[in-house]
Amino acid sequence: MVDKTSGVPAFRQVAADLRGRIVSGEYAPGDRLPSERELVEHYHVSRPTIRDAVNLLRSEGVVVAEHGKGVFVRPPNTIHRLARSRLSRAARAENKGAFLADAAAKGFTPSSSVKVRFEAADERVAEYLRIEPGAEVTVRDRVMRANGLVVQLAVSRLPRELTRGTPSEEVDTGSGGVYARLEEAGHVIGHYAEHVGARMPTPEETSALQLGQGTPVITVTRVAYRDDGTPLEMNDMVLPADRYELSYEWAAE
Amino acid sequence: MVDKTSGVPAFRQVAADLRGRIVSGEYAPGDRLPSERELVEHYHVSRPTIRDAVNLLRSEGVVVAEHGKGVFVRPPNTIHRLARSRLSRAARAENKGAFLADAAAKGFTPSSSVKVRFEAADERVAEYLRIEPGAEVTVRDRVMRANGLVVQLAVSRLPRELTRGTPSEEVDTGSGGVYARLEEAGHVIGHYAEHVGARMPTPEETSALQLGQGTPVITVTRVAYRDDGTPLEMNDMVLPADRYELSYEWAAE
DNA sequence: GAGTGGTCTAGACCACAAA
DNA sequence: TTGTGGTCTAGACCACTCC
Repeated sequence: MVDKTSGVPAFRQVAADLRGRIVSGEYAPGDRLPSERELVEHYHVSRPTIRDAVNLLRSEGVVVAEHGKGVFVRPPNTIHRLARSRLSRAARAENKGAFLADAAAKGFTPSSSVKVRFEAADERVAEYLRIEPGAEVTVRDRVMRANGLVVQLAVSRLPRELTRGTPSEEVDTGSGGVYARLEEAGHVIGHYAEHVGARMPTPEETSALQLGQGTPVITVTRVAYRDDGTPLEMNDMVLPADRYELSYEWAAE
Repeated sequence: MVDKTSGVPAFRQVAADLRGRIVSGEYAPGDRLPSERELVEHYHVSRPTIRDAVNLLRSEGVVVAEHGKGVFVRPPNTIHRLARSRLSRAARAENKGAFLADAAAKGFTPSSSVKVRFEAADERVAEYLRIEPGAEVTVRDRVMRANGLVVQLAVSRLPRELTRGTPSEEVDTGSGGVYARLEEAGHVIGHYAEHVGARMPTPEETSALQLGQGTPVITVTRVAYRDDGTPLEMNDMVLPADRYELSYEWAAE
């Protein structure tokens, strides 16, 4: 089953064979693969070599291992589609922040916990918010859950001047969230920008988001600007890539 | 150096220690880590355990291994920022497609190779283009390079009826690309949509894009719609996540 | 208790890079 | 030639799951 003369490492040959059986449907999503000991028998290689092969498939996100149970073909995830319309004033008027509005539309039971703190702006924050490095910013650290599962992390930062003495410094900002409070204070939001990237999660993110091996995170930095172009808020979001898709639309020209 | 009573696996403790030394700056970007044999000495664990630790850091994209040379702290990459303005008619008028316009603005020497073929629409394609599954589509398969390096893969699909007998079925579509040809044929583009996700690369993508271990890819499916709402083209793009950031902007409301 | 994956050892030999 | 990472073996014991 493994060609030792081909120059291709044995564990890669085993991984390629298993991958082929998965894409061909021989092992369907949710199916259990043969146990590592059975694969040792089948391919006539040692167990560490089998484990190298399985680990490769895990790092590709093709399979997931469950201790004491087996290795399973990763089932496709429910994809949350986030469209930019989630930021409309209409949604805010219905007493929902961006996340709650999205979840409610999908039949999820959303919840979120917030911590508020104050810190000095580092270089990156200063650049996005166009303030001096070291200036005080209000930081709202949020963990968002759907049906109890953590699905999103978000860190929102605003210049402290904009929030002092307002509900934006409280855990509960009230109906419509921070954006609604900003507009009440006369800071009318003119436009948004989102900067989207992806990377592998840190160990903290892996445990917080309960990510399987081989799952990247999507990073979104959203900046809200006042109608005169002044940055009001920046929001660093981290989303599990296997559960989210972002959609953007715009008119030609 | 490793606490065997803590319950935390040795290779994770080693990885955490090395990761800490990297974020603290003790090992700076580009620096070589001690060799695996040296780490064996230092941590008093076996070489496979050291390799497990290093492999964890590789899968996190923190370090890259170079055969025969050593393991190095991954240096930060040049980030290409793609803004939606890359699709403006103004750019097309200057004889540039989306990719070439972007690269030229950055001082890169861009090149791209294209293969054209025709195939039957699968379910996903049919849904995006709102055509019957099995209907014939023109497929333009592109590999884009900057300074010789592959930086982007793109597969563009259009209903065959829109391209029959036009330069869109040729390798060279002429000035302004496929979008310009569509508009000349009376298909004025009304709006665009982009659907953004991320995942781990397939082995083929890893070699084509020369991705290091622990580098995800960003996937973008762009759909161009005619002013009456009919889908004209869909474009599946695959970008190395360590070299790209996407930006979107829109007015509030 | 039996079966599963998770961790770890102490070697061996190979392929690649640089002096 | 020496040192590097890459592959592979043949075990061992542990932790978790399920019967």
